[in-house]
Amino acid sequence: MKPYHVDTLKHIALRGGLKDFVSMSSRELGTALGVSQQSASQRILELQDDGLIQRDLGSRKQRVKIAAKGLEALQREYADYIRIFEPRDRMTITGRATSGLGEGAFYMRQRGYKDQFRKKLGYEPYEGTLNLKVAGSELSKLMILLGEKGLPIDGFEAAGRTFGGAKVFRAKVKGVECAVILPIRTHHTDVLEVISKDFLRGKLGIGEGDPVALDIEL
Amino acid sequence: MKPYHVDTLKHIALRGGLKDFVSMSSRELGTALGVSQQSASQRILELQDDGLIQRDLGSRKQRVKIAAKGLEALQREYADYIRIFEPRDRMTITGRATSGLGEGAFYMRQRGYKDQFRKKLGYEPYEGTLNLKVAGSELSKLMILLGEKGLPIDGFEAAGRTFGGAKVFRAKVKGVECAVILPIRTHHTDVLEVISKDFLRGKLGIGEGDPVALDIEL
DNA sequence: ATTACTAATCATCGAGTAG
DNA sequence: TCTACTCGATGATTAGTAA
Repeated sequence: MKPYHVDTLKHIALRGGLKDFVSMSSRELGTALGVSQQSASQRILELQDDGLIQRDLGSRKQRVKIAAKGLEALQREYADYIRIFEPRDRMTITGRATSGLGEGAFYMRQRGYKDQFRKKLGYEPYEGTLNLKVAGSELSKLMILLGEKGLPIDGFEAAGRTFGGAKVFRAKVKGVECAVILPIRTHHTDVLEVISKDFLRGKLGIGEGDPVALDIEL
Repeated sequence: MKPYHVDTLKHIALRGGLKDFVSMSSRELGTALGVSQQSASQRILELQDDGLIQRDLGSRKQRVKIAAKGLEALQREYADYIRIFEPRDRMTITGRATSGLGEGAFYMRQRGYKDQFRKKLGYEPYEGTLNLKVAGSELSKLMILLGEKGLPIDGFEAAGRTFGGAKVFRAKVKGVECAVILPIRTHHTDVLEVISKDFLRGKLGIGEGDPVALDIEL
């Protein structure tokens, strides 16, 4: 992604392009960005090609809307500024419990991970994860998490395949000690994986779709 | 200011460059920004020349710190993202009453302004302004105000000089109707000028240095 | 190991203009 | 009016290298 694309997205967002298609001529955008109509036109084309915006090119004015990928880029940027201007040592993220595909459990069974968890967290987690789907304004907070260091979990090789690195953050759900684990090579995700010594769903009586507030230590 | 300078400032801020000098080699910065050491070096020089950062170039690693002008640029950017992700129709800014130089009163006496105020606000303001000095985290909110449209006040010419355009926002102090006026050609400022039908300082018993909370309508 | 100069490369921009 | 092409000018980046 080109460096100035975030800036372009920002201006579209300021005009309401997050919620809906907004009418925005290349000249308008160019003026707002301090560039020519031609450059603005090209930027819009590039944003579209990169899947950052959707475009509705009518016969008159084009209309643009920020796509999911573009929203994510903006949230990332916003998260950086929150980290700069509102530094905190704890943060609460709320999500809804969602049943994973059992992938979490597979990873948690790997010795390469288990050993590191015992060393960094002081316990070997239950072989299964509580997945929390994060939505709406809570996503900005997730972006903050992505930008933080956390406790590093190294990647390794086993059984002929490679297991990527990750980072964990100590956290609490309803007073119970747990941790969030995030892959380093993070594709766009809106799901938090929570691990704990115990089987959280059972211990806390969390059902599918229940809202869960996670108090995370940064 | 070059477009990529904000991004460079952001990375310095993320490393703590807002509070103190932080050790930051051009290679480190380059890696963080995804550019070469040479480019990072040049960017730092440009930021310094533009007065956006201070630099302490020791014999080994240089140390950088974000200057007032750089902080302002970051706050402006942050304000944009707040407007995008936390839209509000009202906002409270707190400042401390400060005695202006009587400049406010001079401008308020101009017919060109008075007539417009009567038309847009419904009253002719008292010939004098309550100045509020804004500091700390409240400055980010001021930046939000700078980005908003407000009610436009046109510039004009009178007595052989030109009076610049401005924008006003309806507001309330302690329940009393008032308005904030901001020049369009805004130099870096941390002072809000509040106008009202009445002599606010007297009516509300506001003394020099008193904290005043302003509830602004966006 | 630094920072930063110069020169060559490459990306970006906008004027002109077509559709 | 609008979008968006080509292409020459401008500006940014990097490799090489000095200090």
